[in-house]
Amino acid sequence: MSHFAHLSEENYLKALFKLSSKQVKKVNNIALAKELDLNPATVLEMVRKLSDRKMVQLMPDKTIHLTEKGRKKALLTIRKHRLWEVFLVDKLNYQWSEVHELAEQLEHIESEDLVNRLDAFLGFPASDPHGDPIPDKNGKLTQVQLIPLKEVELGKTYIVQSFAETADSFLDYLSKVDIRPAIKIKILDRNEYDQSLIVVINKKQLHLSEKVAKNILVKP
Amino acid sequence: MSHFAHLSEENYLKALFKLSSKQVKKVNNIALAKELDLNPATVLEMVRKLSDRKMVQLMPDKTIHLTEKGRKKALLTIRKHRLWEVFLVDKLNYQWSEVHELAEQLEHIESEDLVNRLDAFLGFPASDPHGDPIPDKNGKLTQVQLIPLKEVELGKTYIVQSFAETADSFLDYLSKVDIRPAIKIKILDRNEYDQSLIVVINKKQLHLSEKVAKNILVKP
DNA sequence: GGATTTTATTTGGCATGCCAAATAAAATGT
DNA sequence: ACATTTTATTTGGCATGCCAAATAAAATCC
Ligand SMILES: [Mn+2]
Ligand SMILES: [Mn+2]
Ligand SMILES: [Mn+2]
Ligand SMILES: [Mn+2]
Repeated sequence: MSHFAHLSEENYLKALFKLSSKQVKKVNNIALAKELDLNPATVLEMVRKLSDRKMVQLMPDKTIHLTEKGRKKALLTIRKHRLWEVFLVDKLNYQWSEVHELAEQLEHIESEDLVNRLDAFLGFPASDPHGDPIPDKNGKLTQVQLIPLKEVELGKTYIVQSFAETADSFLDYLSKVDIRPAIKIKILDRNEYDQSLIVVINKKQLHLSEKVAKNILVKP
Repeated sequence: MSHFAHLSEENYLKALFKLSSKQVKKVNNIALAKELDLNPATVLEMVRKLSDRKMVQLMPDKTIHLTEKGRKKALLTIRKHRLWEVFLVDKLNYQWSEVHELAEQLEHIESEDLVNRLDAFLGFPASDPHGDPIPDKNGKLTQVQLIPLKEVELGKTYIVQSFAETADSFLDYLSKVDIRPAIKIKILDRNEYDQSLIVVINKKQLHLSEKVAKNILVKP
């Protein structure tokens, strides 16, 4: 028994919430297995347990949907994750690109009271160091309209909000060129041939490939 | 696999360190099982694993001793536990009697870097909210000489440092009569018949039974 | 020293999560 | 329609930690 029972449930629910938010493709067993980097047999077994626990619903077309209960738990886990990230950056002076893995552990600390106190201690932040919004204690998420940098208008200035990619190599790159949430970015020009962008950040001119521009999310 | 692998190892090592510090009785399988509130078969199995991992040594007389490696790991876990307790009390406004169970989870967060930063953030505290000393980052523990209140001299004043008992009912009692680490306590009289004490705390007179007095540890 | 109690150990099981390999079913392409 | 690929499912196993019950060994009592 001990502590951290049903720890992995929270990871499954988070992954399901993430996939359903994208809603690019149907969320099936394979998609979930890929997201979690686990064997499909493992995932199928666990999804059945989650179904028994009324956290997910298995649809006739084999897609996996979060129930209200599952959605709530996913959002409370995301809340914990993001608040701990704020703590690590604001109080322990971590870089915003370093905190994700640490928060993967801290998010499983069980006490809800603790995370509510943490929220107050941090001054009720609206978003985490990556620019992602923090659900409130009831699991309510206030979404802002995000635009991929790839699709912005020339000449305008935007505020970097978050990113659509979490690979370390991507985050390292962003860190190197000093792109981070809340920073201002002005769009100078677009190369129509390869869809790359010329932008200005901190008064320095920068060339961003289409692949990078696709994964940087901004708001006007 | 996932996170928190070998989580229980840290609990076993902490328990072994605690028992060996008391050194009232020999630390054998039964004693450890009692301390951890686990089945002796379970504990024997785990102790053998810890022996394989060179964390403990099984002596010919069946007592269980921490190796240097095991002692170090125990002390680093205790360090994490106590620093998180300081965090909970100093930053999240918990009562010192509420934090133990929460710290039981937080102590298993793996990053050593994190706990060192936490230490700095908290201002390198010397002891936790219960008055217990915090090991440094190398696992070095500075012990102060502790005297059970039962054994103090009449007429003198002492400083409460920590407690030799962790039962909730005991901590609740202390909380009610406002006995906590760092508070001053003056010894007025001792009843020779039942070994109870009359003391003064915060200018209020208080009667302490022998059982209570045995478990309150003070320094001059 | 023989009976009793305590401690140590073995055995078989269980729960949670994970995997690889085999098979079955469904979807897709031509 | 038929072959290929993708997805779903089954089966047998493994690792970590836990328990209850049975047995063996050691210590203690009288
Ligand atoms: Mn996680
Ligand atoms: Mn984040
Ligand atoms: Mn613990
Ligand atoms: Mn403590």
